[in-house]
Amino acid sequence: MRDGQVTEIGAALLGWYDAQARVMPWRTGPAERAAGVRPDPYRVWLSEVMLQQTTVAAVRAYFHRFTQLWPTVADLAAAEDGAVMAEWAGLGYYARARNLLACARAVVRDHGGVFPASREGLLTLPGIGPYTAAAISAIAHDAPEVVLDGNVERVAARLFAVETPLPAAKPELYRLAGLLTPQRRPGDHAQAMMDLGATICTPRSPACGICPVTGFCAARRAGIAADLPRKTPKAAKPTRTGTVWVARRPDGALLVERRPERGLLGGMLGFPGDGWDGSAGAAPLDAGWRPAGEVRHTFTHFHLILQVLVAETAAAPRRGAYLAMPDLHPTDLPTLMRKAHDLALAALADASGGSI
DNA sequence: CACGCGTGGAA
DNA sequence: TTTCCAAGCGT
Repeated sequence: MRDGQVTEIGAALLGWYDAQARVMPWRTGPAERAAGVRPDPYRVWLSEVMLQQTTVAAVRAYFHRFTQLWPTVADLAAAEDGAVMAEWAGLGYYARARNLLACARAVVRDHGGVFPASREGLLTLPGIGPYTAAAISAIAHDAPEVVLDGNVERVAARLFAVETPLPAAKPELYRLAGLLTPQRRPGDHAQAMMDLGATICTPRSPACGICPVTGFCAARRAGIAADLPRKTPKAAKPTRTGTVWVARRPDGALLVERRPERGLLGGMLGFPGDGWDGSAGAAPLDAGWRPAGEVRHTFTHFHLILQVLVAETAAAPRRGAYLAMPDLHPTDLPTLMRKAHDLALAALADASGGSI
């Protein structure tokens, strides 16, 4: 590839980016940028963490809610753990929420409430890795960092027809993404690369016909754009089985327990269970348990079939604690537990002869 | 470096 | 129904 070609690609990309309508609330528009306005690092950070392995569509409502509840990093740092975990419920990868709080508190405690501007400084914070550190520095401060996420990996693999499978190809893709990174408007360049990957240079059936850099794309020329990037095959998911117990007290309170900080659904509320998450457990109390049905759920690395047992009881529990509204909302639960909750309450309603 | 870690939408 | 996948990080 000629030297000048890199410049041409960059220009075509920025031209395309400037013509796009921006609907995401954490972005600045062309007018703001022209006025020299940079986006709020807190909002950039929050959006980037939420967007880790998560779609824009899923993030939008959560971002709005978080910024409404906690407008600044100091507000978030002062929040209670349980409140933040409850707001994150349903978004997945709950270690992100725990690290989010730890990061906010570190920014307040160690950095005077101001996010470090440099990639290196950001990298020291919990939940901020190579991608997020580079992205925040580039987007919030227009630093010429190499921003390499899944989108950029795909765009670079295709532009340069890299046939080495991921993740082995990552160092080479980082080098190529670095070649493309300009000194002028590097932040917009990074966002342009990611947006191109998200909207045009998509994993399946890329829209090469409307791509602003299609003329420079080696994979397109070779007719293999849709086949890149190649990936090493993943292991098949096993299926696990297990049980959860949902006890309801006469006053309507449900028996729940806070899960351990580490591991699956770490730090989230859940129903006492056995045999599905690697830990063994006995029924939380003795009662006339009866089956409510089964819940099916798929995690990153296994399928789960969960038997849900219910009981109406006033007995004191051996594990967990009773919680009632307003301290327990079904939406505070991770999705697996919300499914179990819905099934259990339907079964309890049937048994009590109630009709909707 | 390989693995553990959620969820919902698309094909 | 099943598989793949989305703006990764921590260990």
